[in-house]
Amino acid sequence: MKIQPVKGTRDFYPEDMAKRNFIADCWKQVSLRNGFAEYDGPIFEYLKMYQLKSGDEIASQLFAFEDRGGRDLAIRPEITPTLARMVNQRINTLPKPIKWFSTPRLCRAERPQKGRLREFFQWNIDIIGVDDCLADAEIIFCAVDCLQQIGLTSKDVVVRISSRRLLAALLEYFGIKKQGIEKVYTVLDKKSKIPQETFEKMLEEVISDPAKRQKILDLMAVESLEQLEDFAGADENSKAAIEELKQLFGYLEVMGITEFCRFDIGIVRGLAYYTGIVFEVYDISEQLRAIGGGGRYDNLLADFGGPKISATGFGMGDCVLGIVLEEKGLFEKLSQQSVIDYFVAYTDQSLQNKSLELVSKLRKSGIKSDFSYKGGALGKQLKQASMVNSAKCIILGDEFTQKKQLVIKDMASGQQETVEIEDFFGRLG
RNA sequence: GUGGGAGUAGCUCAGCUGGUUAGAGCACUAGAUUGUGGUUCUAGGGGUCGGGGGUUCGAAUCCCCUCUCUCACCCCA
Repeated sequence: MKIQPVKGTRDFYPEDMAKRNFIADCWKQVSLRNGFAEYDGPIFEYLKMYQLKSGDEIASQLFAFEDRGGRDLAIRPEITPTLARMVNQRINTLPKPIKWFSTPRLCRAERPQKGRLREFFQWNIDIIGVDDCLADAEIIFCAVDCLQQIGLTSKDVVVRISSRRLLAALLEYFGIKKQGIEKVYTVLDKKSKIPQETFEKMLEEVISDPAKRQKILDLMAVESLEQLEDFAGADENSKAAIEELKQLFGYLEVMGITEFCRFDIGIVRGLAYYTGIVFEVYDISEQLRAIGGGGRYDNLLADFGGPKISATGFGMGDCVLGIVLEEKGLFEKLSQQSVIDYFVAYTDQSLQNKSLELVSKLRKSGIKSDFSYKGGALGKQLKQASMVNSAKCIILGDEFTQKKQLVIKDMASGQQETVEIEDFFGRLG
């Protein structure tokens, strides 16, 4: 009976694990240097925690199950509810602002496609307790910091930024009814993916008034913050939202990352809990789904039974990012990296114990080293050393038997030197 | 949930107007090579041709069903 891997899951062979760790290490390193502290929660929670703020469609895409005690549970599809739960539990004792990050493994029972699997990793960073859009700027900075650290430039990726608050204010100002606004969001969110003609048709289905429709079409053509002012007129809410965006871009400029950032009124982000600044990271070709996204969600903690405290955050999965890194060849250096520092070869079977002793010493000193079980021809052992990507090879031969000398061969250059064994260990110390 | 594409060796694929024992490259193992690796040469292992049924003297090849993977739509927390 041949067992297949489950749909939408991945096996991480060593070469895949190296890539996964490359990404995970970057996430962690960048988070820490940006002042975020790591947290994690359980991989399953009560089902109702995820149903609370999600529609039926999203609830149907959960891996849900009943435990032996009859509890309805679900494997986590995101970690934000857990974050809200954890923060709420200690809200009175946690020093503000709270800057936390996590890199959870998540599961969603969606149909897999390019850049979307059923099990994946997602980097999350959140700042809780800061109203100022400086926090949003810092989140964006941290996201860009990560992209740069991993090897991507402003020629590869772009952060498209908008504001839910702005969109809500302008739509209301245009006279769009509150109850119809969600439907409009859904249409606007698709704009960049579909032809203009299709977009106009879809808009027609949600807004019957041609004048209002035209206003929205004009608004969606806006490419800079300056152009927005004309739309806002004297509306205070809209003007305030524009001011906030201007302030945000001011911060981004001071932080030195404007080359990565672009205002884009078309960024809406699903029907999620976003209330203010929203943004998404895209591969410049725009052939892929978003690499990551985030924004401000000021009601989340309150929705999960806590106080009304503002929050802003960002999430990035490993699937799309992995595709981008593969396309740009940024994983290539991983296969060239040495896994082993010293491979110890021996020219005579009688020296096997010596090589074992030497390897043990090296390992105790924290040096990655290995040797051949089989021994045999030196050529075989050198071949083995190459196969395991060893940086250097120590050869135990007549030099050792007669003069206690080690031959050290650099595998990249092929050059070798002969050193006294004491000098070798002295050099390591 | 809806629609397209594809399943032949570990991987990429050829073979498909039915016809001996199903092939190539890469990868793997061994040898050439018991003191010098990545190259080269030689040999070897590895397949219920996704599965089931049908047509036929004969099916990887034709027909039906089914499973799996993949891409897109829906959705995207």
